[in-house]
Amino acid sequence: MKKKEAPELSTRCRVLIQGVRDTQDLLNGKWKTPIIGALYYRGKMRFMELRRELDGIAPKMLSQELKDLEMNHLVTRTVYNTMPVTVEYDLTEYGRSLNSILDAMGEWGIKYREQMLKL
Amino acid sequence: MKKKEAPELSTRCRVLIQGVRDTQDLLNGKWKTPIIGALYYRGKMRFMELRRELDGIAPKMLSQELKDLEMNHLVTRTVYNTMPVTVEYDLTEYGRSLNSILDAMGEWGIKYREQMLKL
DNA sequence: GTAACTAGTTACTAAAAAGTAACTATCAAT
DNA sequence: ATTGATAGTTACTTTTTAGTAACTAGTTAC
Repeated sequence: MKKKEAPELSTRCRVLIQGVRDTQDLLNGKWKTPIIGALYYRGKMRFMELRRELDGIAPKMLSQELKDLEMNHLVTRTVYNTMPVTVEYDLTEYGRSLNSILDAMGEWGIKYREQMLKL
Repeated sequence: MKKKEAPELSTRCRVLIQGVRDTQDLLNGKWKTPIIGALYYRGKMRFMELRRELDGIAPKMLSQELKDLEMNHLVTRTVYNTMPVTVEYDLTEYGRSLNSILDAMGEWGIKYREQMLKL
């Protein structure tokens, strides 16, 4: 008996799914999105400002996540030669270009939550 | 000396960031996006079809992730009273409505990867 | 009766992510 | 000299996530 096979996943689809994975990897972890969000909505911030903004984050985590974001070219770190030193973090062009995705995810999540509360 | 304070994050922004977190939570883990992708691009599939499609997934993980997606109303599970039993998984309306987000993430990820290779 | 297919489950292990607490170095003010 | 701020680091523990391997229960084919 012949089976009705589902069509194979096209290369295009595989590439798209890989793109999704890449994007997710950049944003993974508990703190990356809130960090990017804070920088997006409030503009460049210093380490301690971010710490205060992101309620409950340990300095270790903040430092680690910022390094990660910097390595992935989503955030820049600028040291100013003031006394005491000032370190400012800001989004790069890439980081800023995530906004449409984050907006879409945010809107979807809000709608989803509303729907779930209705059930 | 007065400090120039960054403006506070508006409630709207906080809600959006929460929405992003909600959406991320639904999609978190290594396998959720590939599962949704497979169901989106190939249509409803059986357990073993999914296993074969998602290279390397252990039955435990597949079962766990499908349960998770089902609990979150993104996927339906239908048992057909055939011999032997057939179990089909499909996306719900909600699951399908993720496609615009996944597309956006996919496209962004593809562009990002291209740019990174140029550096 | 034994091998194989379906759709899973169970117990255990390994690896990754996150959190805790204490600490460093530099400077400034009291 | 002590307190307090900035911007982190280090060692250690806990928690979460993922993977391995073996197993179950029902059915079919040989």
